[in-house]
Amino acid sequence: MSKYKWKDLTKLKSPSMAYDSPLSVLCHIDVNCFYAQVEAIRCGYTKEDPVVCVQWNSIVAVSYAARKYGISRMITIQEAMKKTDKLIPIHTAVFKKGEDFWQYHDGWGPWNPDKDKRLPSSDYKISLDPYRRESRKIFKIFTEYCDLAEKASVDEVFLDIARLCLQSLMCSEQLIPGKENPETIQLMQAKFKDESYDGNQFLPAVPGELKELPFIGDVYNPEDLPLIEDWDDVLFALGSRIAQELRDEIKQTLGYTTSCGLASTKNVCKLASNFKKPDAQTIIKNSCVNTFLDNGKFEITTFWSLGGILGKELIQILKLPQQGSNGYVRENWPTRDSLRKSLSRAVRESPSTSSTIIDASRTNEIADKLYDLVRGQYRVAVTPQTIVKSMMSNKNMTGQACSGLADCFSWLEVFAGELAGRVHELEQEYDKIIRPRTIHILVRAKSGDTHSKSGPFVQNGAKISSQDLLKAGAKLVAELDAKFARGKEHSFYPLININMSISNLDVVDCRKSVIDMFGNQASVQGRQRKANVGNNQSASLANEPFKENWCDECNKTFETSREFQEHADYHIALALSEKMNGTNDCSRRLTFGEKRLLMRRNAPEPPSKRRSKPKSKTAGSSSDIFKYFKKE
DNA sequence: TACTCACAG
DNA sequence: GGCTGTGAGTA
Repeated sequence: MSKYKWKDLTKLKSPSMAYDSPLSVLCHIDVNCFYAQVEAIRCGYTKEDPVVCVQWNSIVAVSYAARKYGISRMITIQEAMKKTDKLIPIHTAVFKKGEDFWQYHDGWGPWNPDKDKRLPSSDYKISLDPYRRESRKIFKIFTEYCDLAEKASVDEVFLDIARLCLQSLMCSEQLIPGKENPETIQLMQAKFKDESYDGNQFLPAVPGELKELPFIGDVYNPEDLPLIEDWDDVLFALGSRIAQELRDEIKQTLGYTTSCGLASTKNVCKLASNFKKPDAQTIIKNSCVNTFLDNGKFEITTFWSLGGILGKELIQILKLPQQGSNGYVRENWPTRDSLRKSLSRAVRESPSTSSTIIDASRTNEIADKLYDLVRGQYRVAVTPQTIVKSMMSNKNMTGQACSGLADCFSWLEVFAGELAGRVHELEQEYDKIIRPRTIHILVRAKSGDTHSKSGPFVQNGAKISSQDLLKAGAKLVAELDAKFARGKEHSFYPLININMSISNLDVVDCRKSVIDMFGNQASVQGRQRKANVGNNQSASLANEPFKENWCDECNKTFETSREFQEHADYHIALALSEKMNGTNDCSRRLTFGEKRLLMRRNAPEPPSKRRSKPKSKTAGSSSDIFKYFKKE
């Protein structure tokens, strides 16, 4: 007889409950050296080519071919190139300061003999968009195959493949090719189909024929236990085939090699996928999980979420050994309650100098988690992908890359372009409208002090635009500048960091009504405006509409955009001359109207066009204007 | 809203 | 070890 019950098996039918069954089958898939693979594939290299992905002077991802030369992350590109002249360094895509699109500059990087082609970090910002894009393609394949996929990071996914395994087991007429299913299986399949089982009944023993089922990949089995004893093993064997098929599909359609771990819990899956790389899969059967966790490579700090100071503190406070902590915890605290008591007492009695982060009110929760983790039994649900909750675009700087308000604006332009582009891509992916409600600007001053300012974000149209973000960001930056830079320039500029983020992302179904999208208040405003204007079909009524060729400063509309441009030039020239001639207070900043004019004259191309390399630069783009500021 | 901390690849 | 990010907590 099996040690599992019918309800353990049927629980697998439900995506929301399967993870909690003792028969659960999860897997974790990790794209090997992801950034390096993206660049290698993009540039047409094979896995034999020693490609590394470079960011400034650092190596952020190393292909396996390059690892053979002893190249790893942590070392600089200069050091790596000394190790082999075969190295193929590829820099990430970048935004240029003052531009709102990213592009690749293949061949450019710190190694380029031409000093103009070295991508100084003072003038550029890293773009991770290409990796997010590839990540979405990969994730799409997972979701097509599997009814429950959780995106764990840009290059990692958790899958609950229980339904796929269950379907193999309970719907297949030939579990072993060419052989009729044993009678036990036929009976089980009939019961399962009719739902004529009693959930509390134990399952039958696994019939001998099924113990021949092959595993695809590496079963962790140092003690040479029988591969298939109970139904969990059968499901893992079937799962290993499914995982291989999935990974083959990724390889064939997109070209990426992956590593995969199969196990009953997310934590063990993650350790397993990391166990053998690249292009491998490791299966941790339930009967081998303790041996796996004790194999000498893992400690409690290896578990996800325990990698930081919480893990260290647990070791200290529970007096765990530096090595073999998993087995130690298992053996010394054989019951949940004993570990709860020990941890709670240890926290209570610990001197106030140590243990700063274990909250006394959470000791039971943490103890239970640890108890389960060291047994490979910490069951956490696989949650379907949730939309991001915030997005940030960030730039760290050394030197003079941001030494005034004008520089801030140039970086804001980058941030606004990046964030608007990312929102658009997300909208396309989900076929939803995404409306950020809050915008946040944070700067780290020369002194090291951080200052931030945030506020509500309202956009002009139904879709977010980089101008809206730029406008809102510029306002916040100007306020920070006014508050912290004026009269204190010595501690403020040059900034060592500046970033823009958006949050409170409202997600709206595209098919929903204007009321759903903009709220009742806005909808009332919209109707009012509609009534005034007449037959206005636009849905972008929530806020002040974007008035074509309208000058805020003069409260005046111009006939043509050309006339408007000339008028805008007049304002900017005025502001510049005041600034450069010193006729005005040197610290005079552009008025908000002037800034707005500046922004408007740079209406970007549609996002689809902006991704490609622009052939010629529009005369009078903001970077051209801002270069005058730098001379002051 | 402003700011800090923890954690991860 | 620097860079890029996400999320939670606090006042």
